Amino acid sequence: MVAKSQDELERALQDQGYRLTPQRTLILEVIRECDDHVSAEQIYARVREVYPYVNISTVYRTLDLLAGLALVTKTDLGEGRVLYHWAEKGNHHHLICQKCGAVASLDDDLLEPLKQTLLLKFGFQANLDHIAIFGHCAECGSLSPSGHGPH
Amino acid sequence: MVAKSQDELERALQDQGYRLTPQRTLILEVIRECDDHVSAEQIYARVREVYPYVNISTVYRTLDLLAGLALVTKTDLGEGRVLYHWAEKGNHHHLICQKCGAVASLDDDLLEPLKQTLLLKFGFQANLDHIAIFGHCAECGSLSPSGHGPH
DNA sequence: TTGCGTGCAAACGGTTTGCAGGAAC
DNA sequence: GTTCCTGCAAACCGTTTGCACGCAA
Repeated sequence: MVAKSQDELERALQDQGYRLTPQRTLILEVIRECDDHVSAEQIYARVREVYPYVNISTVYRTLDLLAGLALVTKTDLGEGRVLYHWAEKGNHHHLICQKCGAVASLDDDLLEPLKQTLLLKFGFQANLDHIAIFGHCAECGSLSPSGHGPH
Repeated sequence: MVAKSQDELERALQDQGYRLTPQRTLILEVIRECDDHVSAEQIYARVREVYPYVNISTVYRTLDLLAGLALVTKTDLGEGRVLYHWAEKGNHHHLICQKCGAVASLDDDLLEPLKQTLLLKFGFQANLDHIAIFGHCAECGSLSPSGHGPH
């Protein structure tokens, strides 16, 4: 896919009947710059560095708008907040170590077999745009073979 | 695995130095009866039917305790609240339709290949006790092939 | 000039916490 | 008698909402 320029994106928004405001321009810009997944709060902070009069609710509303247009994807990693990610950067997945917190990336095609299985067996079209898999990484896994205990 | 009786469980708690209170007994009982995943709020409601003087924070504290002892598992399906499940009932997974909300169960061994792959390729011990996979079920998937639009 | 988008503030819902009193051991 | 556990109330945190104003079109 060809990465769109900021101008193109802004025009696209307008073409679909949405107004172009400085807030939207900024939020759009910030989230496109982020290589990683970011929370609404992080985007808010970044935007405010440039233009301090933006409100957090505007950030949420804009992110919802962009998600509706499939320009950003929302990911809930089950940590009590939602992360956002510029959709053009493509799908990727996470291996998250529950011990040391390390996050590794995981290629799309490793999930392909599972996706196929679900489709064949259940006719279920899995949306694996963003998946988080928790567990223990190589280092932490080898250290503690044991299981649970009182915390 | 052999299912433990209520008595055994209560003794086990005491053996580990935890006190046995009516609240804990009740919460333990309620969550064991639930075949499904339940929220703290649901457990709270059930407990209060029997003993109305229980507080929601006690429910949370007890659930945390039981989760620490690996007697219950916590599952975050990304719906803004955590679901609890009696651990002895075994692992199972969910196929959740993002359109109609239907939830289907998924057997453990369908995820086994993925688990193996992760272990071999990355040495990553995936904890797939409870996994939620979002997407479109057979019915909803066949109805709308199209994608996103402004909402 | 129209009405969409914004800032503000307040509300929300699930969850956590500090504290003092009470119950289990 | 100690210590853990509980109820209460308030705080928390991410997110949403109602409203009136202001700016993009």
